[in-house]
Amino acid sequence: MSDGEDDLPLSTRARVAIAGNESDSDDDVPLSARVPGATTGKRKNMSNRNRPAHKRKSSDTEDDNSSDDKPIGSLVDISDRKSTTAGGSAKKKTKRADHEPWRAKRGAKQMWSTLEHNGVVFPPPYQAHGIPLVYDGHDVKLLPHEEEVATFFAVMKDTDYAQKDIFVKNFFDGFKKTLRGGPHGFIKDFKKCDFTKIYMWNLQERERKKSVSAEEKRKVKAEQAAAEEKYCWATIDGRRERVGNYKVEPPGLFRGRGEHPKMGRVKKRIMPEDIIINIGKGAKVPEPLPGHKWKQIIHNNTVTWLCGWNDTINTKDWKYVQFGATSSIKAESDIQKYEKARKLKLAVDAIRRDYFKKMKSGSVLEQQLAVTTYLVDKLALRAGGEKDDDLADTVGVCTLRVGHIDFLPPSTIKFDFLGKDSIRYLQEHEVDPLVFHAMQRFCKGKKKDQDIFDHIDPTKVNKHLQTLMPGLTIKVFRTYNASYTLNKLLKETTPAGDSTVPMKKAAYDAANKEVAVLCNHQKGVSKAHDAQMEKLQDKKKIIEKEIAALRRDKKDTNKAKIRTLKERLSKLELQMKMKDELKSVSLGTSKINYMDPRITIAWCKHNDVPPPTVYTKALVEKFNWAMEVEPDFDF
DNA sequence: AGATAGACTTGGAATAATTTTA
DNA sequence: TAAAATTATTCCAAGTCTATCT
Repeated sequence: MSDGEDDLPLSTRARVAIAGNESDSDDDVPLSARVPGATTGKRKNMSNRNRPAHKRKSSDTEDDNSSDDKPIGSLVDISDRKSTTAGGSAKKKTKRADHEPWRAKRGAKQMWSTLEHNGVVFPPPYQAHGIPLVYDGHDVKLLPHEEEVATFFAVMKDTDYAQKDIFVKNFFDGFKKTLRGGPHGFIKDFKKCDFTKIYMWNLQERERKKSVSAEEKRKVKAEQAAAEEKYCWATIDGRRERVGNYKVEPPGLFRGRGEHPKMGRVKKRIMPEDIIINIGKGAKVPEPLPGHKWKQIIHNNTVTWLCGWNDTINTKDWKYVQFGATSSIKAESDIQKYEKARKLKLAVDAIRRDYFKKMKSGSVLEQQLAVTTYLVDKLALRAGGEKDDDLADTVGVCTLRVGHIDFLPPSTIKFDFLGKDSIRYLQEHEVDPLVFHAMQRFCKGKKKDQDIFDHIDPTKVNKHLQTLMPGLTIKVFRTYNASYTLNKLLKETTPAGDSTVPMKKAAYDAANKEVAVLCNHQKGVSKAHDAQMEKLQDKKKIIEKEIAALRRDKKDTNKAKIRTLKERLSKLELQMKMKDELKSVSLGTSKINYMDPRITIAWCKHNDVPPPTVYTKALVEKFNWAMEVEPDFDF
């Protein structure tokens, strides 16, 4: 940790448009692409994305919207669904007809003995507004379920999504499917569609909602809260605890991140027939919507979710209703997470010795294990699992390709790739010469689109890590790194005891920022940022002028005035500096997920800073389990 | 041995609420 | 006191990783 590499990187955020990649936007994966074993064998010798299509890993579920002729928004019939998946794809035979998670895994740990809850809240049914779509110059009044889809799109006119070809194409395919067979099937040309009337209606509607009196707003909100109250809670082993996402996701257009090939697809409305209820035996089963039935009722006490349904976009994914962040079940796993990271702190020296040894003398496989472990340790990179090609092309350490790095002799490596959520990782790091040369060897003779670490994957790295420390996986290094860094920085940089709470808070935020940069947690620069900075700049100039003026007529009485102005000036300058430095850094993610709250709370106690200074109300509740920590807690 | 279903954590954007500023 | 700026919360997408299947 002593290396000075942390201050090199100037991480820059950019949503990189991957030019020329829209070509493969067709969503029906040709059957011929599903060559059995296509991804086996030497699969990692070539990068996934740039591997010829027939060799790519690809989804083998009979996919989504495109193969489903039902009008969107219609009720999904489960018997039909089952048969589609089970019979539809010639080679997905077996009993596991549909992916249905009702069976407990064999040795799985029991998570509860009794579980009661009230199911989910459904979004309100669609209410037609009757505003027409203009097609080829003529008003077309759509049927409600058609209008619903048109409105999804119309209201997004101002977003970046609506400017993307893939998004528009996917939406329009879905829209046409909705219209197919109905009275408006003649709508086939996107260029002839004018959604402006619906768009304008929506603007008005927003205005109207805004102009409702505060009193009225409060009333409506309170009523809704009262109606939802019972869904917010579940009882597990007799404890009443908060539920997290008890609301069913409403239908809409899928908003994938980065260059997601499915962005703009219509997300269908989820009905009770889609939802599996997981609940204690003998507990009262919640009522589905009137006239509807749940897909299934199960009693699996080896998992902690309450309700679940298949995602309609990525059809093999599941959505779950889980307990909330303040629940004991989440607190317990949070504690385990940080305790594991603390164990890593004790084991890390041996791990470092091990990877340097393997880099020098091991087989290529061992060398790759060693180098990836080094990168995970020093740079806190993510694992990087193999991805289907119907997802955005993002990578982690195991999926890094030759084109993602540059060698800057003597021993600096420049990384430039898209990580989770298509956030760009652009950093230069000086690495150990052994690492530098090993990576040069791995890249030698390979093309830009080939994997650097062609002998390994996250499973293998994790297996290896577990030989060094029980339970150790790649992601633990991120937790460890983040918490370790916060712990260290707070010790070094917290101002002396007599300084003010805001000064201490500034030191905390600065440490938090270092952690965020380490983890590459970014946010989009606010659209108004530049204008805001200019405004502050103007303010600064005004103060400077005032000071200059006061100086010119040298009255004694001016001295005090100048002093206060100077104070204001330096405060403003600091504010400007922070604002600019943090414009693209997101502090929240590390606070919520990576930095052991006991470090923060101990620091608060030690420095007489009330926890709400650094934690929001929600975080104080989430980290309730850490509140009793000793003031001298050391990570 | 490799693929992947399943379940859980992590992540930025969007939206809502609150505070500050003009 | 309204608009602007800031901060908090909600939303749901996108990762990780294990157990199970083939």
